[in-house]
Amino acid sequence: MFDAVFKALAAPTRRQILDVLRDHPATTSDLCNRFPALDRCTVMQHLKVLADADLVIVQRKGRERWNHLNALPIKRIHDRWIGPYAAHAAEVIDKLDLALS
Amino acid sequence: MFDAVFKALAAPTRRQILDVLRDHPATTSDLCNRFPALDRCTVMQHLKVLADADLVIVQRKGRERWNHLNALPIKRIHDRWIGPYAAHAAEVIDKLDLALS
DNA sequence: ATAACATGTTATATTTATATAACATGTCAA
DNA sequence: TTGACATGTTATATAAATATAACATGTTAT
Repeated sequence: MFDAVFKALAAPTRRQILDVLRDHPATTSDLCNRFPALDRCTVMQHLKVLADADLVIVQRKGRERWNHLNALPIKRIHDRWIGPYAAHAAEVIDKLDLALS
Repeated sequence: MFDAVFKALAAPTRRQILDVLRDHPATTSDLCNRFPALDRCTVMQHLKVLADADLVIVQRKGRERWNHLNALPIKRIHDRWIGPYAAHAAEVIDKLDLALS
């Protein structure tokens, strides 16, 4: 269910792309300028992975392709997946506190 | 910084292992019984990735190896990484509400 | 002591992800 | 309309993740 999103977030380059898009949408060549170490094809492949995970929404405008961040899948993981783990961490810390007192 | 954790969470099998460990610690053979489709070596490799990301803490007891969940790295991602994205999602929704009213 | 058990180690096959190269299409602006 | 630009497509090389196999060590219970 969250698999595509987790996989998309696994690569540091893709998280960096999301960081850039959080500030404002960007065209693909904007992104290529931001990541001069990467080939344009590499950037596009990463964008495809992000778009497949619905983390990036693409809007074509003339000859430009505007890439927009969609943070909802991340919020969804936050709401439905992380909760129980955060609770587990809190529980362990509580037990530790209790043991120390 | 969070890279090892994100990478560790990327594989569905590893997330399933964490789900099991959230209920209670388990020995490696417990886990192998829970995942009969996987070879024991595969389970151990996944545990190594999880342990390297500090998501699993290993405690040796005699001939058994007890694997404990450590949810703190997940809580850390929650606290320091997800926040800005959740804010972005909320902001977009607010703008949408405003546009509709 | 010894057989069954639980785990550890090393090597390797298979699959998947990452990064480029080469070429193609569509768009804008002078 | 034509040259520069932005993007798309297909193929391929390289690196990394995933899954097993074969063998080894240490531990427990009888």
